[in-house]
Amino acid sequence: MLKVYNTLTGKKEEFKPHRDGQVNMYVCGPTVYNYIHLGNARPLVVFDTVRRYLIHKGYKVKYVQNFTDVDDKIINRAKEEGVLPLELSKKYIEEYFKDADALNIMRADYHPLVSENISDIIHFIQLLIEKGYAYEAEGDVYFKVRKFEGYGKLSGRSFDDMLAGARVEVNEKKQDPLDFALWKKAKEGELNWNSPWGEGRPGWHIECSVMAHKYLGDCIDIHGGGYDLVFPHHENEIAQSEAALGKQFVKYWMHNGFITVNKEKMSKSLGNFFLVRDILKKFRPEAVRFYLLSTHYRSPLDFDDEKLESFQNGLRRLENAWELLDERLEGFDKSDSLRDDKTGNNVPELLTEKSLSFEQAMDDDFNTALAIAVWFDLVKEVNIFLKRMDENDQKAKGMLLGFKELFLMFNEVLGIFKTDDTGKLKSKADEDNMQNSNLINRLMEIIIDLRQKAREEKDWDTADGIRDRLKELGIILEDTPQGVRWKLNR
RNA sequence: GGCGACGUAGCCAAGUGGUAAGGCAGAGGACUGCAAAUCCUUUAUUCCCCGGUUCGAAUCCGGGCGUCGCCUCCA
Repeated sequence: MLKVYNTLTGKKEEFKPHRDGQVNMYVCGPTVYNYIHLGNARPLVVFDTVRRYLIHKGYKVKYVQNFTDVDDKIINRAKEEGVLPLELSKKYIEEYFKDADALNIMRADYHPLVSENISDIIHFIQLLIEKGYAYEAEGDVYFKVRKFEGYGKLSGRSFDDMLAGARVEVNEKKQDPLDFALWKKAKEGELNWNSPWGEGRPGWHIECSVMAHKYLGDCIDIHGGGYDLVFPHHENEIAQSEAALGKQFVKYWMHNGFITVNKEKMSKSLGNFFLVRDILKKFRPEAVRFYLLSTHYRSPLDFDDEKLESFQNGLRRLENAWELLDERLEGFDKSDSLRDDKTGNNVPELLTEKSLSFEQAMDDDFNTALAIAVWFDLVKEVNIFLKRMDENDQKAKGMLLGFKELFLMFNEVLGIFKTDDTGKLKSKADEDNMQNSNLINRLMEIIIDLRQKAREEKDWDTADGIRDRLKELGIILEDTPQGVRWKLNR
């Protein structure tokens, strides 16, 4: 049974979507005025993994992630660069996909833009005005917070609490300092659209309410985002949506914890952020994703190079086992049955057990840290099995296939490694250049042949020299009982 | 000031009443011509501190210390 921690109730709850077998998910996407940083990447990876697991559980998942392409920061940045705001956001949306693809994030079913949904937003605001939840004031439109009874239920605060913060914006036009903008009157020459209240643009919170309803209907099962969006963003979304439609907006609210640097929140205002693309210059994307999933999604995650490095090392252990499995399965006819082997292990039982443990971990509010531990347990079993198995035992090979299928299942959910159609790991070289890698393969055959001759003659200086020099080039040679293996040091 | 989270080995981290998972790093051994990979063994008598509840607590309660977050754009 899948349990999900719901910010709204502060508890883990049994997950039951509105409709059997179908899940509607909405995740707040980035404001596109810059490349994404690691803090932006965490919710992407976390909710992508949530989505993958729900699919694994057999749900049909409809997934929507917006881009905020109309916003003060975009307007200011565009002005600085001398481009149009929507040109700027278009560029960063393209760049966003490069980073997201590297991290193996599945595309959403819809990636709506604010700029393409203005008329729906205007209609929604009109509805709120008609219902008495919003009012126009000199070209702006505000939401009447005190009119909405449940205000504060997500973030757990009262009106007094909010005022006690005393950092509410001073604005003469508002009837109440807590009211927030649904529509902002455009400044001279600024990006704007026509509306019943004159030229202007939408406030930040309204876009998510409108687009969530537009693309997912009234039954939104999961709404996700960073913990810092709980208040005011998500609180305001609830107010707008429930005031307008008179029914529960979202069933499960999920929020990921922050990435920190030296234990402080990574944020643009503190200037302690690291762009995903800069991190990827030093580390493999698989390692970044692995690292982001190594801690439970609601806990803070502290970042520095040494930590990421240690995860990259750990990644190799998973990868080695995967490659060893592929190597031993080379040319194996998959039609052979999965039965007992000669090693005395009851492998099918082991596979069932690991598969169950993995699902139990993920069922418990997506405990990826535990799920990864199960994967490592499995790696150990694979290595032991590989060591003991008889090379000619076809049944044992069938067993390897069982291990491999579990690897593929774990990976499908966690999304760490990229694979080709046959389930083999996609190597960096393959991705970069297929033809070159073919040439390298043939050159390596020659080099290995020559080195083997030297080894036969016990010319260790030559043999080791070749190995050392290849290592300098980033190629690892291993002399194994099954022959010489080589791979790129990634 | 209000609200909330967290504190488990050198590092990362799971575990919310039954006697401390997993990974990285380190040590010893096996295998190897030497390595690499892998396997075996090993690394917290103890979970920030002090009290309490309990047959039993890292886990529950009270107090303290420390760190961080939200209350303002922020994933």
